Amino acid sequence: MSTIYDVAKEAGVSPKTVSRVLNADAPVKEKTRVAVEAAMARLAYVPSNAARTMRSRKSGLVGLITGAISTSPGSGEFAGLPAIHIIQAAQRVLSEQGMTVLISDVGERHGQMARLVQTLLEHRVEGLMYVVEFHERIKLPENLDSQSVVLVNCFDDAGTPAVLPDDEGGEYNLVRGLVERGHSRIAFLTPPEQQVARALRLKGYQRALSEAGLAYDPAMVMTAALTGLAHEFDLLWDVLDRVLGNPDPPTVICCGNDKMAMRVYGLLSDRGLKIPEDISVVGYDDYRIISEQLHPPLTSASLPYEAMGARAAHMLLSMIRKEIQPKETRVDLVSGPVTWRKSVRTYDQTVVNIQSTRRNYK
Amino acid sequence: MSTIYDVAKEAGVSPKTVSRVLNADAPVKEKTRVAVEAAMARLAYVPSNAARTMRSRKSGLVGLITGAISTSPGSGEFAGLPAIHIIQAAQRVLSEQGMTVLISDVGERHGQMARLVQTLLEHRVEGLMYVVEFHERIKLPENLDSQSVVLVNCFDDAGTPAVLPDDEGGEYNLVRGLVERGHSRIAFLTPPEQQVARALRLKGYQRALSEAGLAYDPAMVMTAALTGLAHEFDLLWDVLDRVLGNPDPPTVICCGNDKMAMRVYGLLSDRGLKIPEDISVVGYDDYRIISEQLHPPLTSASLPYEAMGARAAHMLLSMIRKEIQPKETRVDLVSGPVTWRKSVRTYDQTVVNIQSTRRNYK
DNA sequence: CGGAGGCATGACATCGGTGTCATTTCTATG
DNA sequence: CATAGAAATGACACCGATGTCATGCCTCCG
Repeated sequence: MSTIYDVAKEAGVSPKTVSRVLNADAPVKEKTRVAVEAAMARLAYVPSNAARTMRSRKSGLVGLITGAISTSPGSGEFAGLPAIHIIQAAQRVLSEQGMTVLISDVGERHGQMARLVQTLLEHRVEGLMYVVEFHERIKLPENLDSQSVVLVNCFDDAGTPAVLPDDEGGEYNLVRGLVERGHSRIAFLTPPEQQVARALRLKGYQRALSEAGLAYDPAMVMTAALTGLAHEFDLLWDVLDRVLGNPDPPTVICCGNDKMAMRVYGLLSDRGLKIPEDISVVGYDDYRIISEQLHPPLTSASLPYEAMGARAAHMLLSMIRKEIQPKETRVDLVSGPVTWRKSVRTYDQTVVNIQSTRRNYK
Repeated sequence: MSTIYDVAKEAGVSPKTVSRVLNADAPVKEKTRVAVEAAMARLAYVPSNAARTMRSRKSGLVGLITGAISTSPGSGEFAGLPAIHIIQAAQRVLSEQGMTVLISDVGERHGQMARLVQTLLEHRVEGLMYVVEFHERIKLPENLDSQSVVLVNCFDDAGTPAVLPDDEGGEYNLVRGLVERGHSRIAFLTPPEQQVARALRLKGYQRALSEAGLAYDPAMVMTAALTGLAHEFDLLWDVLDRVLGNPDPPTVICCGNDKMAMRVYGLLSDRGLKIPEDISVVGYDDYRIISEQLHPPLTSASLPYEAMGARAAHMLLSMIRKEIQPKETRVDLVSGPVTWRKSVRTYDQTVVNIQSTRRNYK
C-alpha cells in the first residue's frame, strides 16, 4: 500500500505538500494540487488513519455503546427496533460531519461493558454515546469519567447530558386527540411497572383528562403487562375482561405500547369485537412494523427516535468541539407526533366538544 | 494521556519490556510484569491503537457494511430486523477473537457506498463483511477488489465468498411438516417476484409436495405481494378471495413471509374465519416480533440469521488468517428450523400418513 | 570453575502521517 | 527595479507503539 512519500515522489513535491492537498488546510497552487491528485489516483493511495491519528491526536472516531443490536434474541422482546433508529440517525449526522462511528454492543453481557469501553478508549474515540432500548435510568462505568458522553433514551444520577423522549407529552397529545374525536370514556392499560415510561405516560393521560374536564376513573387504568411475566396473555385477558365488563365501558383502549395493542387486537377479535366499529384501540411507540401492518392500521404516538439520535449527535459534536462545557448538564426532551390511523372511530355527536376543546389548546 | 514511555519510566524498565507485558509475546519475569502492571494501573495507561496499528500493520478492525440499520424508515418495511441479528452474531464472534467491528451504514444512499468503503480502507480494516436485508444478488464496488470480503444474505457474480439462507430447504421442511400434520391441500402465497427467496421457497414447496405424492395445483399458488405496490392489501384480499373460493379450498395457507401472514390474520378475521380451527396459517422468516405476538402465535420457518452471522465471521477470520485462499470461492447455505406454534391444526385422521411419510425421510 | 545456551531485557530504527518553523517564490507597490 | 509581505513549499522532528537485533544474566553440565 502506497504512502504519502510515494505520492510525493510521483508528483515531484514534498510529503508535506501532499498532506496539504489531502487536508486542504493550507493554500496549494492549482497546478500542484492537480499533479498531486493525479499521483494519488495513479498509486491508488489511501491515507492511513492510524498515522494521522497518531500525530494529530484526532481519531475522527465516535464510540457508540448499545444493547440494541443484540437485545436478548430469546426474550421475545422487540429486537433492537427502537435503538436502531436512534443509531441510524446519529450515524448519519456524525458521518456528515466527518466522524466515523464505532458501534459496540454490550448485549446481555453487561459485565463486558468495561472491557468494551476500554476498546473504545484504545481507539481514542473523541466522544461517546450510550443508547438503550427503553427509557430508563442507568449507571455509567467509571473508566469513561473524563470523556465526552451523551446518553440517549436514558439518564443517570451523575447528571450526564441526555436526550430523552417526551413520554408525558406524547400520551397527553394522544388522549387529547381522542377527546377531540368524541371519546370520553378512555381506558388506559399501562406499560410494565418498572418502566420509566409508565409513570410519565400515565401522567400525560391524566393531564389530558383533567384539561378536558373529564373525571379520572381508576377503574379505567390497569397494569396489563409485567416485565418477565411468562403468561402475559392471561393477564391481558383478565384485564380486558374487567375493563369491558365495566357497567360504563370505554369507547377506546389506550395500550401502553404497540406490542400490547397487537395482543389486544387478537383478544378483541376472539370476543367478536370489531375495531374501530365496536371499540377503538391506540398504542404507543408507533413501531411501524406493527402499527402499519395491523388490520386496521393502529393509531399510535411516535417515539421520535430519529430526532433523538440526531439531537444527541449534535450535542456530542458540540461537546467535542468544546462549544458546550462538559459540566453544563443538559437534558433534552424530544417530542413526537401522533399518527392517526383507522383504529380510532370518531364520534360525530361530540364534534361540538372538539371545537371548544381545540380552541382551548390551539 | 500517558504513553508506554511513561509506564516504562514509572516501572523502571525499557519501553520494549512494557510492550512485552502488554502483548505477552515474549517471556517476562514475574516480578517485572507485576511492576509494569502496577505502573500501568497508577498511570491509568490505555494503549494507543493508532500507534500499534502503524507499526504492526494490523488494525484489529473489521469493516461491516450494511443497509440494515437505516433501511428506509419511511417505507414501512421491516426496519433492519433481520440483518441486525446477523450483525449481532458476527460482532460477538469477532470481538471474542479480539477484533473490533466498524459498522457502516449505507442506508438508502447507495451512492455513498464508495466513500464509505474508502473510510473503512483508511482505517485499514483487515476484512470486510457486506450484509443485506433480503436474500439478493448484489455488485460490490471496485475499490475493495483486493480485500478479504464475505457476503452475507447476498451473492454476486464475481464469486465472492458468501453465506446464504437455505430458503428452499426451509420451505421444504415447513410443507413437509404440514403434510405430516394431515394437510394435503396447501395454498402458497409467494413472496414478491423480484425476491430471490421466491423461486427458492416455491421450489421447496414443490419438492415437499412431490415427495409426499401430492399433486401440484397451480391454483393454490399465487403472488400476493409485489414490491413497491401501494395497495398490497387489495391484492392480498383478492388473492385470499380466490383461494378460499376454490371448490376444494386449502386447509392451510403458507404465506411467503411473516409480514404477509400478519395481514392474512387480519383479513381472515374480517371474514369470520378462526385460526387454526377453520384454517391454518404459516409464515416464513420467524420474526419473533410477529410470530410470537400474533394471536394465535404463528408457525414459521426460521431464517437462521444468528448462525449466518457467526458462520460469516468465522469464514472471514479464516480468510484474514490466510487459512483459506481468497480465490477459493465458498458459498455456505445455512438452514434454520421450523418453529411450530398454534396457528397450525393437526388433522388426526391422516396420522397414518404421517408415519409412513416420516419413515421415508428419516 | 568455565563456557554453552537459554532466558530476560534493552537500544534503536521505523511505521505514515502532521505540527512547527524555515525557506523560496510570487505579487504588488513605491 | 527594488523590496516588503504574502503565498507556496519544504526540512525536520515527532506522535506511540513494535520489529530486529544485540546484549546481559542465569543456569546447567562437563
